[in-house]
Amino acid sequence: MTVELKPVQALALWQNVVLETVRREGPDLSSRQLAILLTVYLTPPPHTVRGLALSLKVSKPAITRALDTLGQLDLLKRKRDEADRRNVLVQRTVKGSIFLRDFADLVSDAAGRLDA
Amino acid sequence: MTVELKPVQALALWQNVVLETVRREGPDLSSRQLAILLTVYLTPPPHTVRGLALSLKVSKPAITRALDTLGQLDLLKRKRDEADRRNVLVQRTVKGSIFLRDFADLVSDAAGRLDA
DNA sequence: CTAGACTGATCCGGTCCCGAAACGGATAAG
DNA sequence: CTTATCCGTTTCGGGACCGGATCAGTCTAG
Repeated sequence: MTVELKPVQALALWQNVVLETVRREGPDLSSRQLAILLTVYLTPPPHTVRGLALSLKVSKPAITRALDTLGQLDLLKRKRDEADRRNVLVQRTVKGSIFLRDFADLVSDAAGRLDA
Repeated sequence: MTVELKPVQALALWQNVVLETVRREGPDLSSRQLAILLTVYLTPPPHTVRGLALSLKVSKPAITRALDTLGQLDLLKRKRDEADRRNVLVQRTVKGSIFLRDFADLVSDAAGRLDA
């Protein structure tokens, strides 16, 4: 079963969700930060700085900084790869899981209210 | 007919779209800028700085600056309200319409490819 | 053991955005 | 006319982020 979403509905959905996240208090993530967060949680590990930089087509410092802020928010954490200590593995956190679950519900609900 | 979108599908959809916009070249809009753009195009006019600030729950200077950059990108334009010259009316542009149409297609296509 | 390759982090100069406060122009009230 | 109010913009100091270059630490090939 495939999901049918017409362009005009897509815009309305996006508006509802973006408007809600802008109005909400708390950390508002940049597109890059959100892209990293979603990639780490939806794509099979391992996730490294270099890999993420390549995947998002942005520079390594950009990834490092995004991991700093996402780590500070406790949405993600870093861990040295003991097998190859040059690598840093990006891992999930409980808080990050909750954040994304809530966000998923927000989008899902907005989709349900689409044409009333 | 209502749109059914389960939370896990919502996340996948968001990842596809955000990842694509991050990878793409060109202007990457902040959430606020996108929220303004969508509001102006999807909500009946008139749209004023004060009204947008109230709607998004952000300060007026934030709206002014966002309009500066969106105007520079030609996605939106300002117009003095001749009836009350204190007001600034925010209006659509051709380029903005095209931008949102393309974006809507991007989301719509991503939704169609959800569970293949 | 050493030279080179590779990883993520840091430094650097610069750009963009933030909200509070102050500002000038336009309108409304006295 | 004068004062008060409303509107959007600008100013201000400060914070976040940008990519290129560089760095220290780690691994690997000769």
